[in-house]
Amino acid sequence: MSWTDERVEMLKKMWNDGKSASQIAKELGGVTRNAVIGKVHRLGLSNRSGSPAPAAGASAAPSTPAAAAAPAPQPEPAAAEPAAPAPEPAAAPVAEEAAAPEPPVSPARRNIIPAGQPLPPQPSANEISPEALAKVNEVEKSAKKLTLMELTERTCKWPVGDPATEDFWFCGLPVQQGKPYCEAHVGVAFQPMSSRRDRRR
DNA sequence: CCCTGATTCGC
DNA sequence: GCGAATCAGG
Repeated sequence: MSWTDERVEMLKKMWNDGKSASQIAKELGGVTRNAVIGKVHRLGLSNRSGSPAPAAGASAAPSTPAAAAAPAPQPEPAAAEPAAPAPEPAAAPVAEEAAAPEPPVSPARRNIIPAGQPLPPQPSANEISPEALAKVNEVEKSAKKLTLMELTERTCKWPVGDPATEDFWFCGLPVQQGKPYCEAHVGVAFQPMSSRRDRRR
């Protein structure tokens, strides 16, 4: 397959849409993610230009310039040194904790997370088939316990625990084809409407 | 191990 | 121009 105008347009669209190279490759078909990345670079749109302005202190670290080609005579006297004061807009909710002897829940965290009304579906209170629940309880013991960042298309995204505490993680077991959850959690996530009918408010 | 994008370089 | 191989990282 070759990069027809049509395909290039799709590529541009999806790339600026935030799709990953592998996703794009999959949807375009006939190309690998390497091909997509290569094309993206050749097109000069490696920088996903658009609206979302990435945070300053993000992952812009070169780290691999290796080449001794110390370039750029610096035509632009301005905006050259990224070494800003780095005021760190909003401190990351998760970071340090080493010096915390025994406080169960950091007070800071309490402020950051405004108590969730919209807590994700918990297997706790509901009318789910007992067997399915048992299954889930079993599975949760062998869960991968992934963080949000570690989730992929193939990891079960079932949340466990309270997001406001340290005791929160995602199942992370292999998902059931197509579904966002593993087999066990699919069982409690997708119930037939029959079993959830009379929940008279 | 799964994934991400970046770069190199023979074709 | 193309993209596999490789790299660097999460």
